[in-house]
Amino acid sequence: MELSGRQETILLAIIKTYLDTGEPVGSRTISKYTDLNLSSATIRNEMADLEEMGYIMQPHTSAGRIPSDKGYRFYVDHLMADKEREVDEMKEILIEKADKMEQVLKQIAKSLSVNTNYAAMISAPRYHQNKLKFIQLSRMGDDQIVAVIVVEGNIIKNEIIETSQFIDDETLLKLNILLNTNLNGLSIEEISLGTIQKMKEQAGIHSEVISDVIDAVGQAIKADEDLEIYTSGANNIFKYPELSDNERASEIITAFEEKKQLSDIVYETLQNQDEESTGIQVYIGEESPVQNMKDCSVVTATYELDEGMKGTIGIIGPKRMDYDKVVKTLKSITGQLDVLYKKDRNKGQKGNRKSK
Amino acid sequence: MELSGRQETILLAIIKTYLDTGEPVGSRTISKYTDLNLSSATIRNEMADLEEMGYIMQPHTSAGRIPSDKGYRFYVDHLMADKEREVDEMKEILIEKADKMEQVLKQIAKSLSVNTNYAAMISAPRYHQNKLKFIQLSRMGDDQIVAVIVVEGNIIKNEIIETSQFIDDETLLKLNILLNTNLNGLSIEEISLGTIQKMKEQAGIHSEVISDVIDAVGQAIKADEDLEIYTSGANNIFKYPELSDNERASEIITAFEEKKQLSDIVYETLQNQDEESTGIQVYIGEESPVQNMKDCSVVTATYELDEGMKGTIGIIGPKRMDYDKVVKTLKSITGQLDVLYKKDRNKGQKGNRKSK
DNA sequence: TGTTAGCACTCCCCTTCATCGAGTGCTAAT
DNA sequence: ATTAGCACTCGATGAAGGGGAGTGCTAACA
Repeated sequence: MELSGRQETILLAIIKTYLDTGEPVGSRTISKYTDLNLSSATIRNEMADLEEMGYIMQPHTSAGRIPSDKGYRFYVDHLMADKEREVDEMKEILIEKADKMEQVLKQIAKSLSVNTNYAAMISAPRYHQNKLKFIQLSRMGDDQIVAVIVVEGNIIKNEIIETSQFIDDETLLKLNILLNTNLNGLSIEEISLGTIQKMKEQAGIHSEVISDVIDAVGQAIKADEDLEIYTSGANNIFKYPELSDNERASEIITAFEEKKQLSDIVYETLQNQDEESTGIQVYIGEESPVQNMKDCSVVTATYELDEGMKGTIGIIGPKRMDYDKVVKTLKSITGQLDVLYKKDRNKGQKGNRKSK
Repeated sequence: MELSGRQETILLAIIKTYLDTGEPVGSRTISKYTDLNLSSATIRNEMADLEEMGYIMQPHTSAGRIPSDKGYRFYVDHLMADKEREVDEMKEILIEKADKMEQVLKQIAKSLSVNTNYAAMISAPRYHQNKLKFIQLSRMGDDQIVAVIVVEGNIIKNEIIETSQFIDDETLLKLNILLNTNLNGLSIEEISLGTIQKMKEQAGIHSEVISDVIDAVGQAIKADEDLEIYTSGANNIFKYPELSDNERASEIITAFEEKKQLSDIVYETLQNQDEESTGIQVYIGEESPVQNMKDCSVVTATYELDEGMKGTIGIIGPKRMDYDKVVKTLKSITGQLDVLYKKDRNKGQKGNRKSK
């Protein structure tokens, strides 16, 4: 069942008004608001139809209408087709040199939440598909070895390995060469148990110790970095009465504190992303990947730093979120991120990242 | 003005009851509750006195009494003198081997919040007063050097240094020796600009590059690790009506999200700690180090891993917090941490920490 | 002199009730 | 197809009133 042009206009008018006020919208309001000069009665008739079709609903009889999830969905899809305009308010914030990735991400989250008045999250880029760039074992004391592993994108992992017996310098040097020749240039996924096994054989079955060390290195490489997620503006939810009753607020805050649920969003987003072209996804109410946010809308954008590192930005707010603004803001920010990152890369990255 | 024994008993009874119920306590309740068999009228008289002295107050005429900050303070001070009993419920959780410090801390925060039903925070130990254990520069490509710095307690910092020109292996080796002989065993505070300058001179004024590298290392060492703070159970505040109205909740949540304020608490705590013997501090209402928590109480404990690394644990809840339980829980946990850490150390630390 | 019973009083909270107004659905006229 | 009009619904608002918990004070009692 298609919407007529007029129904569309009315629906849009209802949603926009509701986004502003957060209160049910009546027919009279619309009849005054819209360009098509119609009486409230006519609007009422159309509204009845729209309700029947599931785009809007009444909180109770004889109240105005509010958009249903389906209504928002229509609005968003409709909006997405729109040409995008520029939003460059936050350029300065990003360009302000922040030489540590962590700082940049925190700043982005912060500026997003401040700008939009919604809660914001951003995940640090995942680098699993990245290549090993450098491995080094160094002895630190008699029975400890420090392993340093650098991945493309200059992300560093560390591991302190306890050795059951002393390993002399020469052996260590050999090990270093062995590790680098075998592993350099491989992506983390490409390194299998077989690779590890092969190295052990090449090392000769000198001793338990060597084998242990190689295993430890392998583990350190594989060690699943848990997704770093930065958030900001969770308190913004208190600006929206429909989210700030005790129960709901508690749920949302919990989600923000135990990053677990947020990372679910990230995974979900990255998964869906391949099928989408735009890079922006909107989850409305029940569509949300996580249960705790079923009364919210979540808008996500994927950003990609050009070494194949992908991360996700998310905005969480009430269903009556200003989708238009949020989408534009996200588009702008991912753009900025691209620029920033490229500049950074050419200039050489002074900063470094969290290692594991 | 001293409290009579009976007044004390009554005050304690009022506070305890209020902790339970969260509602103003009337004279009749107390007259039934307490051992000293007194009529409500007598209690009323005493209550009037207690109110005059500022230990309790009435939300409004003809309501029961609630403790004032001063009242809580009395309760807490009184309590502190108490002998401590054991609380060992959370032993298991801690003993569950979690070999990464970060994991342990998160777990502690979690178990604290679950156990107490308040919000919990824990700061990772600061290691400023710790000694450098190991420094290593390695070349990674033509114009990049990786600096690895290990501090006692096996905390690792990394820095990638961009060099304006190639540094050959021999020079690098010399630099490594130079750095280690000069800096090893020094604590971070002890390393001054003078130390750096001295090294530069020893290196000979070979070139800009060397000097740059030394500077970069110096910076990396000094780089102020911002206090890592883990939190859990912020949502618990919603269990207490007096904290969960919009404004208050928003303030508290903000404090929890922007760790800034929490780290203020940590600093304040560590500062005050020297003067205290018990290691446990209680901030009631307005006493709180941070403004956002003026309606809460904050109980902190300092834990010390035996290399001089200190961290802070904090419980944040309503003023009618179960101080008794919280204090005991904190005492127990710091004890556990001690045990855990010592065991960990002897066994060798498998895990490693965030590097910078 | 300390304790207690009794009583009038205060003030919050809850329920009830009536009113108001925004908004609806329906019908009949245009 | 549109609109004016009207009866109706239902939440929100506020006033009124009863109930109850608790107080302060006074007078009696041990």
